[in-house]
Amino acid sequence: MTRPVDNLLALAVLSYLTQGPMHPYELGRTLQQHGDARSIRYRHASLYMVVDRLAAAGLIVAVDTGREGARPERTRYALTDAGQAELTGWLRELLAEPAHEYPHLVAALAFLGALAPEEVVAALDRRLLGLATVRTETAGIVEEATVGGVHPLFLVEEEYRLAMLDAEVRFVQGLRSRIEDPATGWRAAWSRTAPQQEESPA
Amino acid sequence: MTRPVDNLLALAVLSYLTQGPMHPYELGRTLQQHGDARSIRYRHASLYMVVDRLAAAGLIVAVDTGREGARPERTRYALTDAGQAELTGWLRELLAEPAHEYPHLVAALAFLGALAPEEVVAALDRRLLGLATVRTETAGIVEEATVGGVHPLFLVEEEYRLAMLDAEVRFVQGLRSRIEDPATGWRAAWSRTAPQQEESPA
DNA sequence: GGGGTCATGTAATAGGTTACATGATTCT
DNA sequence: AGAATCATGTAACCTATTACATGACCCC
Repeated sequence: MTRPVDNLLALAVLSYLTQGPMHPYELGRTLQQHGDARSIRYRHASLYMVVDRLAAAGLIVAVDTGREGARPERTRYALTDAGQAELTGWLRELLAEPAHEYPHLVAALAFLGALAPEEVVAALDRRLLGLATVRTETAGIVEEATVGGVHPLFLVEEEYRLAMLDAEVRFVQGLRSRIEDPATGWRAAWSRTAPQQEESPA
Repeated sequence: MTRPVDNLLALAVLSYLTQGPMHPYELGRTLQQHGDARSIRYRHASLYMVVDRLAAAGLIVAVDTGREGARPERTRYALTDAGQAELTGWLRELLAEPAHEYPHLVAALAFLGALAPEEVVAALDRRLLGLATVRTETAGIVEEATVGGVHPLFLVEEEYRLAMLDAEVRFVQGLRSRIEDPATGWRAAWSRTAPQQEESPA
């Protein structure tokens, strides 16, 4: 990916600017209120960095330095044609090409053997509780927005999250039972791995 | 997470060192050969950085500077008790606590409206092809290892990936048909969003 | 009208990646 | 023996995050 600015915050900026010029702070507020900070890692200072880089790359331009009331100057930025093209091209790529990613859980699963099986089962049980909580919260967000008249088009990310959460729950349950079932020989495999040190649970 | 070294590469290092002291290059090779680079982002230089930080934090210690043959000196590191505790505690946390993550697809879904519906459908179709390819590759890795006598305990990460891939495929198919089905009113919602510019497909 | 909080931006630092460097091994 | 490649490490650079700074607004 040879994008001039590869931070996904830039995608949000480009997208918002299709609606007209904005200044950075406004972009940040929109991101929060719109709930997009759930989809894109947002740090206040990163936004200014990203905006600067987008401007340097010619994807956005400063249009005016509107001074409203006694507020300090705020530079407003507008989308350029190149910026518009970048936005649609980038979106198409993100949708069309599956990316290899590195979720935390995958790393943990790769090194399961360093924990005793009982510990793994206990941890997975805790995870199932946590997953249930997250699922409830996410479903609540969708529900509330839907009641408020938001069209599902603007909730697809949350629907995706729900689908992934459900799949993860099923996987974890399956893993849990495979570990506990003596017929699968998991315990035996475990005993052939490193000698287990026992630590007091966190 | 207030871990002294929060890069997941460190988890791999700690895990490998439970088997005995190693020098950095050996750690890197193990990571590659063992296939763990599929689970943890691995960059040659990052390994040295991580090893230094682990040593500074007292989680590992340099044990000797074995000079073998004419090779340059290689510092070997061993796990300390603190390192062992860090490993198990970290693993338990990773397993037990679902992390909020930011996959690329979620960001794209959040801004679907900036693309015309036909473009989205076309991109999703391409993704389905790509997902099928990745699935085949992953299943192949699992199959080959299993035939080679590897116990499923050491393939859990890949099984997890497969589960997530399948769930994503189902989600994408569902999304695709919801967009195309005129009864869902998605087209109408789309027309109320930004004016669509058309760009030549990437 | 002064203390607290929000709005808005900048600077300092830390984390990680690319690119470079150097000696050993192998191949012909 | 010279070229190419592998082994191993370092350094320079870039990105992103945390921490700091400054003015406006709000509330008794």
